[in-house]
Amino acid sequence: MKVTINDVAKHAGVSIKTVSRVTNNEPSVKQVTIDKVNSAIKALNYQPNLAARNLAGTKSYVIGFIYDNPNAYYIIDMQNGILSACKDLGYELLIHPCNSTAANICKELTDLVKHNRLSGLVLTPPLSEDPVILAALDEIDANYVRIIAGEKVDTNNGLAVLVNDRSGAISITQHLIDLGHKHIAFLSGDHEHASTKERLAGYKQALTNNQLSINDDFIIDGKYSFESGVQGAKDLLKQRTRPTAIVACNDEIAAGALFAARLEGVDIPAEISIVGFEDSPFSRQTWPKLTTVHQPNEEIAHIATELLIAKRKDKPAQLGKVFLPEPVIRDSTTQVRG
Amino acid sequence: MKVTINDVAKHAGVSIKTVSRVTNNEPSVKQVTIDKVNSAIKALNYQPNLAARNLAGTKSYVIGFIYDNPNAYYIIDMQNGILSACKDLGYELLIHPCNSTAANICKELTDLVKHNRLSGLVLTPPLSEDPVILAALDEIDANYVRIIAGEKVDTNNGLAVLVNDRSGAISITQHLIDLGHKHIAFLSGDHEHASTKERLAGYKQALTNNQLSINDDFIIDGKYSFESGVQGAKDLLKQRTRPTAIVACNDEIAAGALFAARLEGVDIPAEISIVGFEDSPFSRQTWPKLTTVHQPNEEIAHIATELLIAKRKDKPAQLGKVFLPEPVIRDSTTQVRG
DNA sequence: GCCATAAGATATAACGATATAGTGCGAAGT
DNA sequence: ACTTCGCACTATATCGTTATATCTTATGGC
Repeated sequence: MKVTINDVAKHAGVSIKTVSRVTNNEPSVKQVTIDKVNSAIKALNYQPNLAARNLAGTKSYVIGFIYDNPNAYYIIDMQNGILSACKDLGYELLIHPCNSTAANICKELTDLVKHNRLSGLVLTPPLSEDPVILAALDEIDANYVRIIAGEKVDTNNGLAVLVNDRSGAISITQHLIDLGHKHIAFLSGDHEHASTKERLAGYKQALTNNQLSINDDFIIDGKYSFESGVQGAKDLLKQRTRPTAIVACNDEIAAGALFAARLEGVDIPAEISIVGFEDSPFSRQTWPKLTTVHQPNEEIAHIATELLIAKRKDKPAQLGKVFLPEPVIRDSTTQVRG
Repeated sequence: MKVTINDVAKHAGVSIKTVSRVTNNEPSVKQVTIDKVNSAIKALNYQPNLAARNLAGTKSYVIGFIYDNPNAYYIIDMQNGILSACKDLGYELLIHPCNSTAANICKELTDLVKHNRLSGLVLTPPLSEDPVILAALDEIDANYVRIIAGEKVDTNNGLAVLVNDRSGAISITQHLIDLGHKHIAFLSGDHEHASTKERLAGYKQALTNNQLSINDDFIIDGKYSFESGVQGAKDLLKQRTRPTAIVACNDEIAAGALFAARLEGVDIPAEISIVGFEDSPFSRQTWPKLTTVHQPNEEIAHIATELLIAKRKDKPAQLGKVFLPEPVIRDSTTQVRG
C-alpha cells in the first residue's frame, strides 16, 4: 500500500542511499542513475515520509509562521503566500500566533524551534523588529526571514523582505498634495511597529519636498485600531484650523476616521479627504471606498519563504528583496475645496 | 541536550515502554510507577518527539483544518480555537485552504490525509456539507468533525458541531418585528451553504410566528459578499413598496446593503433598519455599527477539536454540540417610523 | 604500469518514539 | 501442590528516512 524508499530502490536497482541522494539533490550521482531513480519514483508515485525525514535528518521540512497581529486579512494573506511557497518546495507550515509582549516570549519561541526542529521562521512585525527576540533566536542559531519596513537590503538586516513604507507614504501624501491639499494631518499607528515611523517619515518627506510646513498639531499619536482612528479624527476635527486631508497609518485607522467624520457630520471627501494604508478588503467596503496604498502581502510572504528555504539549501545567498507599495485611488480623496 | 524517552526511562529506573505507557495513559502501570515516571519527566523537562511518534505509531498527532472561505475573520477565529484545543491536548495543526469546487478536490483531500496520516479533520462549510467529499473521506476511513448549520445532534450527522442558524435568524427577525417592522426583506447568501437555507427558514418562521405575510419580492438571491449586498439592496430600494428593514445573511452582505443605502441617499437606521449575521469585527466598524447575530466561532472550533480528539482516544463518544447564536443590538436598527 | 585520488555507489547504523513478544510473579482454580 | 491466568513490566523489533563508514571502479600523474 504505502510506497517507501526501499520500494523505489528495488525498482530502480540501486541502494536506498542513492535514492535519498536523488530526492535531496545531493551530488555524486550520475545523470543516468538520477533518471533511473526519478522514473521509478514517478512509476510508484513515491512521496517521502515527512516524519521519517524529520526524525533521521537535520532538516525538519517544517517552517514556522510567527505572528502577533489582530489584522485577520493580513494574516490570511501571509499564510496563503507562505503556504504556496511551501507547497512548491515540499515544506510544511506550522502557524504560531503569540503575544509579543508576553514575559516569556523568547523561551516560547526558542522552545518552539527546538521542539519542532523548525527549518526556519517567517517573522512579521512587531516580532521581526524586536532586538531581544532576534537575539534569542540568533543564540540558538535559528533560521529566520524578517518582514520589515525599510528601504534597502543590507547585511545587517540578515535575511529580510523589506516593504518600503516610506516611499508608499510619500506617494500617497503626494497624491493629496497634487489634489491641492496643504493642511494634511497624520494618524499614527503603534510606535512599536517600524512601519509607523517609516510612514510618518514619508509623510513628512512629502510635505518638505513640496515646501509645506510640518504642523505638529496635525500629527496624532495612536494605535493600529479602528477605535484609535475614531479618537484621532475627533481630536483633529476639534482643532481651530481643521486639516483638509488625513493620512491614516492603516486602513483600520482610516475606517475609524471615516466613522468619526460621520459622527461630526463632516462629509468625506467633500470636506476632508482620507487615505489609508494596506489595501485590505474592507477598504473597498467602506463609504466612500478608501483611497489607500497597496501592499502585495501574499507575494511578500511567498518571496520571504522562498528566500528562507533557499538559504537552507545553501544556494547563493540572496539577502532580501524590497517591495514598493503603490497608491490605489478610490473615492475617499478629492480636489481640495477652492 | 535533547531529552529522549531513554533518558526518562533511565532516570526513573524503568523501561522505555513503561514511559511510553505513562505518556499515553495506557493501562497496566501501577500508580507508584506512574508517579516515578512523571516526576522524571518533569525533572528532565521531557517532551515526546512528534516525528518519532508519528513514524512509529498509528496516530500522527496532527489534525488538519480544511476550509474554503474568503472570510478572513472567520478563518482566523477558527484557527485560534482549534489551536488552543490542540495545545491543550498535545496535537499539531495543519492548515489547508482549498477550492471546494475543484475537480479533484476529493483526491486532494484523501491524499492529504494519507500522506500526512492525519489524526482527524475539522471541516467547515461548504466542505462540511458536501456529500461527495464526505463519502470520499468515509471511504478511506478518515476521522472528521463537521461544523454545520443545524438544530440537533443526531447519529446521521456523524461527529458534528451544530450552529443553530435558524434560531439565530428567528431571534434577530423577531427583534425587528418588536421594533414595529412589518415589511422585512431578506438578502440571502450562497445557496451551497446550508446556513443560507437555515437563516432564510428562521426569517420566514419569525414572520409566520407573528402573522406577517411572506413577500417573495422581499427575498433576494445572492452570495456571501459585499458586492452581492450592494446589488441586493439596490434591487430592494427600487421596489414600489420599500422594506423598512433588511435581514442580511451575513455582515459582509449587510455592509454592502449599508453602502447601497448611502448611494441612494437612504438613511440607516432612520429609514431602513439593517441587520447582519456573524458579529465579525467589521460589524463594529461600519456606519452605523451593525446590529447582528453573534457566533462564538473560536469556541465552536475549540469544542469541535476536542470532540475530534476525544473520539480518537476512544472516550465515551459524544456526538456533538449545538450552539445558539444570539442577537447583538447595535446602531443599525431602530423603531419603525410612525 | 602502478599508485594516489576522486567519483559513484553500497551497507548499515542511527533518529526517538510505538508495537510486539516475552518474562516473572502472585493469586486463583482444581 | 501444580497448573493457569493476568498483571506489571522488560527487551527488542520496527517505522522510513538521513548520516556515516566503507567499498568499488574510473582517472590522472609520474
